[in-house]
Amino acid sequence: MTNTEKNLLLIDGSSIAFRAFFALYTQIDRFVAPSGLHTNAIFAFHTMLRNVLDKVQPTHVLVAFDAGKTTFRTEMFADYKAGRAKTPDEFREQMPFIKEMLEAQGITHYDLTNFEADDIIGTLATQAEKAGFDKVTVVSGDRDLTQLTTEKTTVEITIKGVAELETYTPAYLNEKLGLTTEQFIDLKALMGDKSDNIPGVTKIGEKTGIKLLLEYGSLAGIYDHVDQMKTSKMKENLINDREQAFLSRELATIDLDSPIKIGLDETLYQGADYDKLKAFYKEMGFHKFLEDLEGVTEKVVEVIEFTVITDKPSPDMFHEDQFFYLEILGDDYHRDEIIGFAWGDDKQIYVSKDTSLLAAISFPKNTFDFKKNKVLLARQGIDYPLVSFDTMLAKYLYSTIENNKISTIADLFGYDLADDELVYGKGAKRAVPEDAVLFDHLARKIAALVKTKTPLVDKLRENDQEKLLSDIELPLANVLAKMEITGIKVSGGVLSEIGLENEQVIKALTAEIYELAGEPFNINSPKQLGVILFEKMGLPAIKKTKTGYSTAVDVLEQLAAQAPIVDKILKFRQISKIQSTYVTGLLGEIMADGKIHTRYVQDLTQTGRLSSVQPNLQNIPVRLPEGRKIRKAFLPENTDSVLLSSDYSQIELRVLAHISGDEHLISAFQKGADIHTSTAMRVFGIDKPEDVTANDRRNAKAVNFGVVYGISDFGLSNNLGISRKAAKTYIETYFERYPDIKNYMENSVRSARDTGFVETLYHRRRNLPDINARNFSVRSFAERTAINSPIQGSAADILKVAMINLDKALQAGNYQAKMLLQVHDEIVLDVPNEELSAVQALVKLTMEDAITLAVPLLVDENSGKTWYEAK
DNA sequence: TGCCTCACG
DNA sequence: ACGTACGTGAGGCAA
Repeated sequence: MTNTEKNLLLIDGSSIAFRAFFALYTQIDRFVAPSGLHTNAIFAFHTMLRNVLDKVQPTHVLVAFDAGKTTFRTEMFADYKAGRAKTPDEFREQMPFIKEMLEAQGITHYDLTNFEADDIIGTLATQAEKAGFDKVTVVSGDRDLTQLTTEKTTVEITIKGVAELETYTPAYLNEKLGLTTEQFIDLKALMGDKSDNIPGVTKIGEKTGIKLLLEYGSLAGIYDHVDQMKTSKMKENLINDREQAFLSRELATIDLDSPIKIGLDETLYQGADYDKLKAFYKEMGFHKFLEDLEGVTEKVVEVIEFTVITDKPSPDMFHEDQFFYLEILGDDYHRDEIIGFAWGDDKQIYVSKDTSLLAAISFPKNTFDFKKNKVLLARQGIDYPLVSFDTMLAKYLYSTIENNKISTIADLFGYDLADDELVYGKGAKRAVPEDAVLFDHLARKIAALVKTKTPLVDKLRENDQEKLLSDIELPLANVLAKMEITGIKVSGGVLSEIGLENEQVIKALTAEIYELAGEPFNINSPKQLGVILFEKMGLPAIKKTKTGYSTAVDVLEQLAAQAPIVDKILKFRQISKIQSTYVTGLLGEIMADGKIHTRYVQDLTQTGRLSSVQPNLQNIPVRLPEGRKIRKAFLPENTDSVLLSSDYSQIELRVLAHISGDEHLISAFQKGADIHTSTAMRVFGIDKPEDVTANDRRNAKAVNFGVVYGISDFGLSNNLGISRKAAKTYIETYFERYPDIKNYMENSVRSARDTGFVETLYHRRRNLPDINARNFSVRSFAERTAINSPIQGSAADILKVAMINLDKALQAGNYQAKMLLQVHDEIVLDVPNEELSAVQALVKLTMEDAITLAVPLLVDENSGKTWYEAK
């Protein structure tokens, strides 16, 4: 029979964490994780934990935490723990990570509403003794817990930080104070406790308290005899504070029978989860621990066995739980060729570079970057049906801070994988390596994907993001793949025509500018332009950049009245921009099929929006007529179809109305009011909409934008060209009239401070490591982000849901109409003429019903023979 | 490669 | 006092 001794270790997590924080407080700036999080308390807590685990060798462990500010003790005595200094932000931000560390260590932690960690510990210690445990060890930074010492229960109290412990047994307590554990509680009742704000009896401290207890046995004994005591100030105090003394006793007594919902068997210590622990150490920047750990655990990604397939693979080589991955050298999967592929699990990995074998693949359900793989396979004429897991998307949902390369993800979870740059080279030197190197790298990628899936899935589950992956990002990837493959027809002829006109204009403007400047120079060079305007011509330099004079639009616009050259330069800039980015740029992206196939980057933005690259089709000009003409080149596939553009009206403000619950904003949207006019009326105290001037509305619109962005007086004043003081007044009035918007903003920031992140309606997260930064501007930025991200992100989520639903609805209705583009709050479709009225209704309905909010969603639609006409 | 500028939501 | 509006991509310049 093996040793069956049961040995329980109970740790007072809240008190130890607090001690740990101050133990390394002087070195706080040395303990910073890569994310910016302070780690001094985490580090010291970890050290203490390792020491104690080593010393006690427990079979069961539990770390108890205080649940919150109010407990049953505050019900008894409102001032319990009152007057305590607010815990520093640098400390609070570490608490969730201490818990994460415990989870990685395989240690249960627990808290209970209305009770303190002491009570959980006392209750479990009592239960353990009754259940026949051989030994219980309690660790705390609070000497009050010594009242739990019994023959079987030892209490360890930290001294000097958290490195050394003082061991309390009944014998030691007796030796040290001459008291029993019962008497120790009475002592506290007499003395009180400054840190917990327990009053005790006036003027009685440790010495007098002990003397009295030794003489009368107990608190009750003292009061039984108080009348017989000879007259003294102390006697008077005892009598006066009698009630207070007994209340103090109750407050100081640990509850040994608190209603915990955790059993002793749940405290069983199973040892650390090395994968989690490695990922945790990495996240915290605990390099030394990481090295120690890697000494004892294998680096699985290092040792790879794989089979190179040269013949048609057989069906028994596939099953759903494997990962599949296709490799290209760059990012451009619309043009680059497949250089190899691999699939497998933790037992067997297959690799090949023979693309003719792809037709025989039966696809596993896991991959990395489904959209890319789907597009690459579509180019081979192969359909890749939707998978159930995509590591790239999962990682993006878990954290947007790092990039989502396989090597980065491997690294994040403690595995080592060579970066693509290292294997394939970069820039001009990038090339397909020799087979052995390529196959090895591909096999390692599969191994890394297999290894990191479980911890990633765990993270998503912890963060309540499983549905966000399975119901939004994954199906969206499928929809986006189809849109990218479809592409949009762009007329090179129309672009070239615009280009020729632009060249004439640019030529004429260039001549006029040289004439006015008195010399030729490169107008596109801000540096040369600065010299001409601010040195040669002596115009006032309003703004500076890091490298010299600013020549940005807002600066030039202020100078326009002073020199005719300025307007010419502005016009030159405008047309040059159109020419280089939109005429030349887009012409270079039209592929052999006469279409542009953009790539939607699904794993990049901090808020959950998509981005569009190569080319960017989300910033095609629309505001100014000269640029807007570019849209005449964007065409439907056939002459008998049109482009339909459907966009949400004010989706971000509607989301804000919903999230904040502000009754005024909600009712304005419910009434279908013009929202900026309505804001103007409320903020400027105007009774009738017709009395709102264009200027009032413009100002109100700027305020509404500001609110969504995380308003500041400076930003608003800049935007509106008014004084900071005036902007401040606007904001103050706005907050008075929309109090729930103010509450939303404050709550967002507060919650970000407590948890380190904010989230959207669909649990998309943005971590904000800078929210407690000491640097004002760094912290302010994080605060504005805390306000903006849930709004922008929820709006992005909603359009994603709409796109997924629309894709389904179009299929179900057997329509030929196809989604082509997404521009943040807009979807562009190619619709055959005969389907137009039905599809137009379907798109509107689908978008407006994507989610039910406290306000209606409204979609505006336009169609035409070009994108220009569909606006 | 970093900076400036400017296109979009 | 601090020094900002939120989120992107691309072209041209200057090192």
